[in-house]
Amino acid sequence: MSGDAKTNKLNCLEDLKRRILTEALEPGIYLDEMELAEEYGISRPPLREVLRQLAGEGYVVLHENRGTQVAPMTHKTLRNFFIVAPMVYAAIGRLAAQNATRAQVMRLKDTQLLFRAAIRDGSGEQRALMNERFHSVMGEMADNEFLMPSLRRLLIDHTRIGMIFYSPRNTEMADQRAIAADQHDEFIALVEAGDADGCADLAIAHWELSRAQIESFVTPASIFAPLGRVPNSLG
Amino acid sequence: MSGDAKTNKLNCLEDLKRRILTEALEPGIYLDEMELAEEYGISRPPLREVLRQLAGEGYVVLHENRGTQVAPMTHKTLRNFFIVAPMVYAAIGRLAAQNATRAQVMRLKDTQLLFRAAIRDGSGEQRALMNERFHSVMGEMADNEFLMPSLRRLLIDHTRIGMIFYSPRNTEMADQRAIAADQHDEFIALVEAGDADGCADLAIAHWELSRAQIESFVTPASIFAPLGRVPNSLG
DNA sequence: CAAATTTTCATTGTAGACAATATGTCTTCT
DNA sequence: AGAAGACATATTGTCTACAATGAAAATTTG
Repeated sequence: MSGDAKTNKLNCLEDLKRRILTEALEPGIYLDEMELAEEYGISRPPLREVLRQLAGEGYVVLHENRGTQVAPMTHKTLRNFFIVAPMVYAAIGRLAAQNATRAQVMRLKDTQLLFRAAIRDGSGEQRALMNERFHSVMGEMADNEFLMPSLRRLLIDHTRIGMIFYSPRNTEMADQRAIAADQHDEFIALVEAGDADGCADLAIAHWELSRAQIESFVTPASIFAPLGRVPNSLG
Repeated sequence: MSGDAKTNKLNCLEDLKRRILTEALEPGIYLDEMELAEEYGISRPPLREVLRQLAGEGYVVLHENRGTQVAPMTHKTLRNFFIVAPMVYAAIGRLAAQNATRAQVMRLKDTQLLFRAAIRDGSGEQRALMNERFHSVMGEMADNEFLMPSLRRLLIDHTRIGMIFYSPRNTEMADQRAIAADQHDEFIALVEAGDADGCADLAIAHWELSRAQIESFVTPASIFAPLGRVPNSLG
C-alpha cells in the first residue's frame, strides 16, 4: 500500500477502533495478524504493537498463542454497564464543566455539528462515532487521568450497544435521537457557563434517555395471541 | 539469560510493574529499550509489546520517536487522585461484597497474611506491593470490566504515593498501618458476609485514613522560630 | 566570539526470516 | 466403529538486521 509506515500504523490503530466501535468487526471474532498487516501496509511486529495497545484500552482481548479477539459482549456486559455508567458519566459532566478550556469547547461544538449532520443523513455508523467523539471530548475536558480509563471503556460498549439496535426509520427512536442532540447542545451551554451541578444533572438525564432506549429494545412489547389448537387429524 | 523467551517476557512485564510501583523506576524517567531487552533476556520487538501494554494500563507514557517514559506525577496528580479515589473505592467495595467468589476470598486472605508480614518486617516495598495486590483482588471480586480500568490506574499512583513518604520508624505512621491492616481484616469479614453497604462504608473509612496520612505528609507541622537579626557589622 | 548550520551518532521504528505452539485431520489400533 | 495418538498445517511468537528519526556536538560563518 502507499503512504509511509508511520502514517499506516496510525491509520491502522484508528481504523481498527472504528471497525470495532461500529461492529464492522463483531464482538468475539478473532483477528488474523497476517491479513490485517497486509491490509494496512505494515509488517506484523508493528501490527502486534497496535493490537497490544488496543488490548490495553479494552477494544480487544489477547489470548496467548491463540490470537487476538475483539472484546466479547457477555451476558454480564449490559448489567455491569448499567451499574457503572451513570456514576462515571455524572462525574465526567461535573468535572468537564469545572475544567474545560476554550479550545476544547470549540472541538465539542465542531463534533456536535457533525453529530447532527449524521442524524439528518441517517448514517448509523457516523452517528455512533460522532456521539462517541462528543463524550470523549467531554472526558478530555474533565482532565482527570484516573477517571478517563473507565470512561473510555464505557464508551466502547456504549457505542457498540447503540449500533446493535439502531434503526433509522423507527419514529420513536428518531425522536429520542433528536432529544439526545438537544441535550448535547445543553451540555455545551452548561460547560461554557461552568455550571458543574447542572452538567452533572444533565449527564444523568442523558443517561436515563439512553438507558430507556436500551431497555425498550431489550424488553420489547409482548405479543398476545391465542394458543394454536392441535390439528384434528392428529387428535 | 536463561529461561525460555515466553517466561522472560512475562517476567519482564511483572517486574517492570513492580519497579514502577515501588518507584525503583522513578516517575518521569525515560526507559532504554536495548538495555531493558538485554536485562530481561528478550529482543526489542517483544519488549516493545510489553511497553505498549504498560502504556495501555497507565504505567508508562509513549512518546513517538522519543522513547517510553514512566508515567510522571504532575502538580495535578494528587488533586485528581483525591477527587476520584473515594468514589471508585466505595463502588468497588460494594460490588466486591456482592460478587466475590470463594476462591477470591481465599486469595484475599492469603494476600492479607503477606501484607501483615510485610508490616512486621518493616519492608516498605513489600508492604506497598501487598497492599496493591489486596485492593487489586478486591477489584477482581467486583467483577466489573467498566470500573476496573480506573481502579487499576488509581492503584498505580496510590502505591507510588505511599512509597514516597513511607517511614518505618515513625510511630504515628506505624499506628496508621496497624489500623489499615485491621480494616483489611474487616473487609474480608464483610465480603464473606456479603454486606455491601458495610463494605462501601468501610472503603470510605479506609480511604479517609489514607487521605489523612497523605495530607499530614504534604502539609506537615510548621516551625515557629524568631527571625534572625542582621549582623551589626553590616548595619 | 556568538549564532547558525551541518554532521554525527545514539536510539527508536520496521521488515523479513525463523522457531514454537495449537488446532485439525488422518491413520491406526482395540 | 469409535477413540486415541501422531502427523501436517496454519498461525502466533521471536530474533537479527536494516532504515529513519531526533538530539547533540562540531564546524563554519557573520
